[in-house]
Amino acid sequence: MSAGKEAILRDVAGLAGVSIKTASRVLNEDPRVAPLTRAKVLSAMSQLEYRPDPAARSLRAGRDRSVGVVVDSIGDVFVASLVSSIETLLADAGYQVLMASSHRDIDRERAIVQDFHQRRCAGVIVMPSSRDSLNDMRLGDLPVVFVDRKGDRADSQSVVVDDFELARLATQHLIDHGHQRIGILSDSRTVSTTDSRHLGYCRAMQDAGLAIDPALVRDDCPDERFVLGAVTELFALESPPTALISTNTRLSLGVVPALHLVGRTHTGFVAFGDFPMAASLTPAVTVIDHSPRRIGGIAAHTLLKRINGELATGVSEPIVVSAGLIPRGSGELPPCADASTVASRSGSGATQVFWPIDKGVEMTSAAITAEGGRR
Amino acid sequence: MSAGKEAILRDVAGLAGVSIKTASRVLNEDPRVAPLTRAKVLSAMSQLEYRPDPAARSLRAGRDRSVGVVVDSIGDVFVASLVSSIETLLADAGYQVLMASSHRDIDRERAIVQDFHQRRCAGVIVMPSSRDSLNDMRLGDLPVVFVDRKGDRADSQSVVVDDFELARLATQHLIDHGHQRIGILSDSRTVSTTDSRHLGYCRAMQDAGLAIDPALVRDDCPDERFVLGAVTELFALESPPTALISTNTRLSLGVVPALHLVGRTHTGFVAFGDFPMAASLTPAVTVIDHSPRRIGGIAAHTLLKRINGELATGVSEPIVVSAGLIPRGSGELPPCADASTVASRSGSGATQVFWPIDKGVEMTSAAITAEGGRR
DNA sequence: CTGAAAGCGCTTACAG
DNA sequence: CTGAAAGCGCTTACAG
Repeated sequence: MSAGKEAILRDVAGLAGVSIKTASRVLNEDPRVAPLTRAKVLSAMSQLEYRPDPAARSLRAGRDRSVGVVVDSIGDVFVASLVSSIETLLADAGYQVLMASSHRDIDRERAIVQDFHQRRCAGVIVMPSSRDSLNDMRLGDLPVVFVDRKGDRADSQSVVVDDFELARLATQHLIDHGHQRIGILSDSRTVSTTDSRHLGYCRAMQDAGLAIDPALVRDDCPDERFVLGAVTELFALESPPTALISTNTRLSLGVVPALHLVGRTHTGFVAFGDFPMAASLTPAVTVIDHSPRRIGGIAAHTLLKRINGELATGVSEPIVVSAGLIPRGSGELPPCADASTVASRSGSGATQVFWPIDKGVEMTSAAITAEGGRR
Repeated sequence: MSAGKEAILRDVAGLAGVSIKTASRVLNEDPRVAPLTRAKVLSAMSQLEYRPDPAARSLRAGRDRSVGVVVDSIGDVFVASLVSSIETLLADAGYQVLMASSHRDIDRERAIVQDFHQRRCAGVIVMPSSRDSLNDMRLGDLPVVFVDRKGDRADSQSVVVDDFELARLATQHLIDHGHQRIGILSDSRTVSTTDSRHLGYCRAMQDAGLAIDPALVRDDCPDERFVLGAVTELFALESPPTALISTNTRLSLGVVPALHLVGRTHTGFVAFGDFPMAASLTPAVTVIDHSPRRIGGIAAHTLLKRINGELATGVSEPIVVSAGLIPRGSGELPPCADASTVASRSGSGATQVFWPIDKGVEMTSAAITAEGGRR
């Protein structure tokens, strides 16, 4: 019995001298078991190195101690950090994590979620490719938490940052430092998050009485490979931008090399999303700290509460995670239209001021509300 | 039947007018089914939107279409990229990915692998915390592929880079540029990969007739938070290093800010592992391109072959993935003991030469053998 | 080429 | 507090 094969519950029950059902009760921490009986069963379990079979439990019980996570791409630094904090919390709670990348393909996203449902995941955390991507799917009572982007699905919960407000803040920051011609680089505005960031940008410009030049609005950069072309074109304009905003980390990772390549490191720049080395570049990069660890942690926490039925189902407002701007240098550069001043402006790394991440200007949650200032 | 509930195989069989077993045969692509019968079953399946139950299949068949992946931490940029390529390949092959971080805790690592085995994963890919971490585990015939670090487990396969040779290359590169006092920063040498890199460093130093100063060898940096202290101490030495090597990406992400902070950006530096922005820093960072995407892809490919029985089991030499040095600036700086020359040395970002990743000096696989030059 | 039976290892009602 | 029966949805031998 204990020789080569894995022990099953029947073996445990046999050794403990109880019925299989009683052994099952101990396994499931059912309180209606006599202390002595429980002790005998537990002893048998450890003696046989018994491990329950997840497939059998899941088949019979109709639920599995696993959670499915769907993201754009796990290779993205922002996403990796997000998933890391989700995994830490869920693992601590005893859940196994199933991970899949949708590559922002809605059919793939839906197929993945369907599979997670089929696998009886206790819940799913989804970075949706669009806010209605899962709306019409029949998933029973599967708890769904959307992360980083809002999802509309009934009975779901979204955990986001205030994209509108943060984009407004980033734009305002550049305006405060004297910029008037501010370019923005993003992926498609069909992504709700991206659209909100554009709206925040527009609001700040309008509030400052600045015209929005369509030539400076580039929402045609699906990923970093498109950035160099866009940046080059921007600086080829008769009246080029003196500052740029990038609306996600991937694009930021394209903007920095592009500015270096075209010799425009004196351009004002605020990046959405912090990234490794941002503080060590020349100039150091001012970012909106989008805190993936915090967003992921809150999403995991929220899902666990849903799974445990501790959260009222029904309509729920998005949870808005606080975030803020970390000034590091690039966002505080004054306007400078003349590229000839490059060498003198971009100082050596050694003299650059270093801003630890923790010193970021934190916005309080109170300062940003769910739909803050959007209407 | 098709109203609210999910269809099961019995429903499909009923609608098609065949036995449940025949429906099962169609599902499993058993060729011994008459074409007409198969067509009827397939039609019923799509009509009912039938989806097989993974738990039931797994329970009865004894295997699941999933693969477990265990890594140090999914939040690490190197790891994220590695996992991303693994996931892409496995998803294309129809496998679901279970992902867990061991945080280099051997007990956690073993518990995770045990759970994957219990879940009947078709195979596991493991970044082992030590080469013998899984040696004594009874995992039946579970295919195991180790990635990035060698594992000793019988019947397993390791996919690695030639750490010894690459570290020798990095050190030699600095020596070629005139450095004699070369510091090395790493995590613990109990990690086999780390130890091999130290050995490669020593070999290059010895081959060049240079003394190895124990004060310049810092294997006490578990992660990036320890780097600033170590770097500060190194430069406080009476005879400080003129160049540094960091043995992994996490540490590199600490070294760059540290060098900037202490005003030593003129220090020669070669980083193990490429990272975002390496090319845009001042100076741009010379790296050993450790290609996580390629390593992950080969690991996934190898595992799939094992799963499909296309690979002879038994003793197998590690697969050594080619990698090379990408010169970008920091590794080509001449020795410079005097910090006062900093400002003139570290040029502006605008004049920095930019080396696209693809232009890296690729070493051919032939040039690096499994245990290349180690004996 | 097709089917009736048994069972994978558990948990769910239902009794006592 | 404990147990005997049934069954979750499939696939595995075993027949025909």
